Amino acid sequence: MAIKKHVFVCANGVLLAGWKQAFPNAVAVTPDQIPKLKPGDFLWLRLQSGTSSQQQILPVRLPEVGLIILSDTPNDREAMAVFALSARGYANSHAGPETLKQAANVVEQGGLWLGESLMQRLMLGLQNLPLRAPENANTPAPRLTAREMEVAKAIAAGASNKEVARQLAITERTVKAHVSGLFIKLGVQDRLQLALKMRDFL
Amino acid sequence: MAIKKHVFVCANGVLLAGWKQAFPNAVAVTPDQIPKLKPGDFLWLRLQSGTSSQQQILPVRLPEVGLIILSDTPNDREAMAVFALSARGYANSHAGPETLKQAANVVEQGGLWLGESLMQRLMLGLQNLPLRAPENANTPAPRLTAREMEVAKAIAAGASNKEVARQLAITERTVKAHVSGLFIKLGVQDRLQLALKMRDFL
DNA sequence: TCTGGCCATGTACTTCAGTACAATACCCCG
DNA sequence: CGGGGTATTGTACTGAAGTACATGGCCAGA
Repeated sequence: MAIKKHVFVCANGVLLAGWKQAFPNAVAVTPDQIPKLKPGDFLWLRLQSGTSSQQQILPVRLPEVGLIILSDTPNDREAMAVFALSARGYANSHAGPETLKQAANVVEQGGLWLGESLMQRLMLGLQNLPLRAPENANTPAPRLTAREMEVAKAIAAGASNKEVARQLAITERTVKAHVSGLFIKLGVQDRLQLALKMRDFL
Repeated sequence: MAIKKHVFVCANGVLLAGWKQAFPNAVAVTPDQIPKLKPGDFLWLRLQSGTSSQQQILPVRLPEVGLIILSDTPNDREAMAVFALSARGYANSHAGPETLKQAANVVEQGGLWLGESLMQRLMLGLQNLPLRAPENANTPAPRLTAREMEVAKAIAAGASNKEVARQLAITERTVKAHVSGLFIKLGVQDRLQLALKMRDFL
């Protein structure tokens, strides 16, 4: 197995001692110098106190790169946010080398590394997650056509065939055709299960 | 490091081939035979198709035991539920030995192992912000009777009248009666909207 | 005891969902 | 140009969902 590259991104581009201890070959860069990464590499992104605006992060979109967020001031809300942004791990910027290595291991093997606090919460059985679809992103597992997606969304919102028909300005019969197609593609038996599935996976 | 014990719990107490391949020293037991586990051991709990009733699981509360849920029919909602119940991992009952070992590794090192689908979703950057801020929320479920609640839950799970009837050992007619009552109490027009409403807060 | 709520069930009915078996039309691609 | 995929719609049918109108039992509180 090739040595994994560990790139730490922070405002000043300076490697913390703990990082170097954990990964002797680690490099630190500023946000504008992020090098090209290969699958299997790690990108550690440090969120510093001042640096808020989670929006402008989102540096890479390489699915095969392990993105781990380090926060100077970890908190649950930030954690949720970073995981929503495709991070695979979340930890304290000043976590010890052992913790960092552990986190890297977990991520490397396909796991998620949650920070202390979140893990705590999980263990306490808190958290429930109502999930909402992001207006855009139509990336359903089974490829639905644009029209099918419209119908599916309407049904997931609780619409009847008649309502969908009016909404899309087509006949009820056509709605039924699309609905039948959706059942097959999504492997469900009725519109209720369709709706539940769409809520789960959309 | 001592050898970890792997205990698989399923209805019939029989070890699947893949499980044994992954962990040659694994043992399988029925839910009433769960042995005492030591910190570092693993408890794999198989959720089978028929076995719904998430209530009666929750076998151990040892924080140091890695609880991984295996599902015959994995889905995101179930995944969420098991993580809320302190599970550390969630995978398909028939996942390959490599996957199982990977999951165990991840959990052992303090990570979380999400199923394929959830991981997929995460990678797609779906968000789920509402961290349950206000305790009550808005509609505290217009007092449903115990029976109505049972029916409502079943329908929220996608069951048909016939299925609910069988499940509660009553006639389909009675189910319809409860369903009609639910429609009025919850102000919805059909079972689909009922299900969606239940999902939003329950 | 009487009243009211909950639970259960029956018959009869209407409406909606979903399927079977079609046809027509558009568009893109080899 | 012909074939495959998508969109649209039709008729006819089956079965599930839901409503209307009623009955009877059980139980707690006035």
